[in-house]
Amino acid sequence: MIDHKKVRVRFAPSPTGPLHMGGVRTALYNYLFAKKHQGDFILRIEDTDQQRFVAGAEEYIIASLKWCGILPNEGVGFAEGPFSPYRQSERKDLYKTYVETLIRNGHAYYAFDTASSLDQLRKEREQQGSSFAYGPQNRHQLFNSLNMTAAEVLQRLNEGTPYVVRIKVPENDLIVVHDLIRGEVEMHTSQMDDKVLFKSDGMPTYHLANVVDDHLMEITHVIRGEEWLPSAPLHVLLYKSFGWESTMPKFAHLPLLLKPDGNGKLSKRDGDRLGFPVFPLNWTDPLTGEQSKGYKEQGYIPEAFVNMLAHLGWHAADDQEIYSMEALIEAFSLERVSKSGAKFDPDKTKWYNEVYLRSSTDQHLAMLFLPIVQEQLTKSIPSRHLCTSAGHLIDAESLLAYCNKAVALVKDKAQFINEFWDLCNYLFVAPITIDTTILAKKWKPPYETFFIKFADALSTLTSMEATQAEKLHTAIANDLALKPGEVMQLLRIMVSGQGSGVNLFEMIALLGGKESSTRIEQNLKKWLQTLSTDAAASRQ
RNA sequence: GGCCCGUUCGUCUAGGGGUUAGGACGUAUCCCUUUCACGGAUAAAACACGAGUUCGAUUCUCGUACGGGCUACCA
Repeated sequence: MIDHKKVRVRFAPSPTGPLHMGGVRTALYNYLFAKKHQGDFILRIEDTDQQRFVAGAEEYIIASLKWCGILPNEGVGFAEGPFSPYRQSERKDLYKTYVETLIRNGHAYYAFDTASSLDQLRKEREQQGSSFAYGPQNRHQLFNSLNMTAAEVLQRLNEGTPYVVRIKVPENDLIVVHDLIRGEVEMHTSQMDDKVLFKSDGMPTYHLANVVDDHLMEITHVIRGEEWLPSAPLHVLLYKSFGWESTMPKFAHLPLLLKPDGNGKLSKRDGDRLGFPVFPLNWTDPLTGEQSKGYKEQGYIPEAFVNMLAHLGWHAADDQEIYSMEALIEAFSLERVSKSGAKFDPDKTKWYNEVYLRSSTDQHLAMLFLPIVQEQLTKSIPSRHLCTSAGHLIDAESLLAYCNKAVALVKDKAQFINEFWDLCNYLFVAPITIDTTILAKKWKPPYETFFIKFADALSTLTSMEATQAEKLHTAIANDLALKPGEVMQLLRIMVSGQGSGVNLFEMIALLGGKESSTRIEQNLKKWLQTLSTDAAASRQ
């Protein structure tokens, strides 16, 4: 059977908290599949549980998808398409009419059992070492419309007795779910129970709302997490009961994301414990005030995050690891999604970011680095060379140009933009302390002359290339019968305070002759003072 | 417990009846190098186990073990 229908898929989270990275991956696979087949990708908010609703969660989901570049064609927070509304709480009345149809056709029934009576039954069965399931075996002994006359049912309904609606699972049938990833999954109806479809608060359960909406919104493929596989037969049964079998969507159940160590599903706790984000964006719980870190704020590049996520459970036939969103769309197929759960690897995630960082343009990185620099500069004593003569910080435009050059020097040394400042703050602010441990180890008296001469030569240069600084360095060293290499690390300390860092001569060129020579003179003086006081101390 | 799904290096995975079982992350060593990196090279590292089918099984079948999920008027 060839399907000519336009592909339409959906991501349907419930706003019960921040969107987990596993959820982002589900959204991503839906998005990739839709784009691959020139289809539509829909965001539907499944807010049928009033108890678990969390303020801000919906906005968080939308913002997360936007940051990742996973953009729905229709849905809450995006374009309102022809199937509006996309928030289930706003579709409340709809579900009731559908559930009534089911009751009329004998596929569902009213149940008046109280939650506590069912709890009691569960407890009793548990103590006996078995379990309780509301279904074909016992539904004729329970408090529901199957065991009442129509008049009795009507009376209770009119009296306002709280009720739920349950599906009436057939007693002897085999339900087959055709899963695009797992093949045929069979379940006998004797293993299923009469799940609640409609709650006493007037809201549908996930099962009902999901099937009704997917049908109404003309969804062709349901791509969701593996935790839904056990209830997939129930959903198939619902499609059958509604008479929608011919247009039933195809199913694909994605493998779960697992903890990096140990066993089990990846959870927020693991991130806290092992020190990596589990959420795309920072999140503060509105009730507890508890904070969770996000990939964005930790300095991850969204493309790297998406690339990593795509490979947690999917892989193309080749050995390629780096895929842009366009390349992912091109290469993606549900058939190549793996069946087994994937343990999340924080190290590989960092590596992905490193790769994307290195391939980013200096311009782009400078834009991201600029606000960090501005914040740091206002915190610390302004660096002389980044001030105007009046003592104000240089303007943002010039600072951006400077960042551009700085970024070019550090980007190969970092995995994250957040590390840039620690790695090269001496390019912006003169060092307060210098590494005297290395100086003490390598210092020889003749070096003093070298530094004086070098600083002197630099002070006259307004602008220079790195090669110029290097030639100058070599020439002066040679004049003093020194090997250029032996003073290099010491020179680095005189300029940056540290024994390691960005390319030495590029650094000097960027700082400029005047700033470099000033730093050398001051730090040399500081060092010589340290030497003499140490000498005085040891003489006593 | 019951039901469902799964199992290739430590991790993500490619492969698939006959292969030196491939790649990536991580790890180790070496090269490059003023430092730290980048880069380059090399190495160690896997088919859960037991039967069956077969000339031959990591690949197919069954079982066992192990792992995961579900088992709410949560999604």
